[in-house]
Amino acid sequence: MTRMHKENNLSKNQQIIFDLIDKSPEPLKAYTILYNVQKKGINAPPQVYRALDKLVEIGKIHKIESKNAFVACKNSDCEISKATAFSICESCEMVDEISDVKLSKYLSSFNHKKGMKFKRFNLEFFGLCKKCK
Amino acid sequence: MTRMHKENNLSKNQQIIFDLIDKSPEPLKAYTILYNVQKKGINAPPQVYRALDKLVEIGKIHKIESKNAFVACKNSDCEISKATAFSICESCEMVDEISDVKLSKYLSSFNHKKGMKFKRFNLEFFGLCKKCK
DNA sequence: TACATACTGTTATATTATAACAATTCTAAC
DNA sequence: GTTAGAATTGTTATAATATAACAGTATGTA
Repeated sequence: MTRMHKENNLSKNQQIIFDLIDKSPEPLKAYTILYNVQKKGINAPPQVYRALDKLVEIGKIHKIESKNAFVACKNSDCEISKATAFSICESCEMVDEISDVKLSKYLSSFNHKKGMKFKRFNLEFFGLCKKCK
Repeated sequence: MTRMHKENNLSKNQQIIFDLIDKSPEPLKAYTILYNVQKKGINAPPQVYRALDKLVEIGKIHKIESKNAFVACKNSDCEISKATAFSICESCEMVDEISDVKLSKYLSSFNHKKGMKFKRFNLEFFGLCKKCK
């Protein structure tokens, strides 16, 4: 009768995968995650993708769309997971979550001329980080 | 001695694929494109991806990262392909390129605290379009 | 206890994208 | 016009990313 590991409200697989992403200094791809958790009994892609989907849904992690990779949320477990912004170094691949209240407010209140009301946005900036330029 | 079709500076395959994307009311995926151009002699994925890469590079099309799909640029063949913004309907999947000078200027002049100078950004807004809400 | 919901494990397969190599066409310079 | 380099093409194979489908287990609430 194994117990689910529900510290933080996460299930066992979710916790294992979140911990891995949270410790990583860089975004992790799904199959990199898979290779790294096989020793913990997570054997197949659907197990990884299901945990990732859930973690994204509850704002513990974000997907970097341009890289198909995942990072842990750095904004107090992301109340603002509906308003994400990242800076991405094109040389070393480093990704940093941007938490800038003015930027976030500016974009959250942006309304499209064509009558669309936005619920969510994702912004990705690209350039060279301090080290690489 | 077939000639390349160089109206607009595009090669034959690039022109065929651009025309298809440009006529489409919605973003097209690479393999949808492939199926639609097989009758024109483009048979294999690399042919499609190479043309797509080039068209993205020269700003004739943009990739919608969250959908792995491509749309034609609507901003005068995109002088601003380094500063893209889209509105995406989560219901009907419609994608619209946003050309808002103020938004573009605001984001282009945004500088990250951590000393990174940005060259390019991509912004994706999600919500419900006028029809779907 | 018993039911609904969420999570897990598993196999197979779908979808998206690139590597590698040989051949052709284009462009610009001579 | 020849020639050389760059860009484009055609082709086969395969890598990388993601989901369908189904059976079983755990959890939480009535």
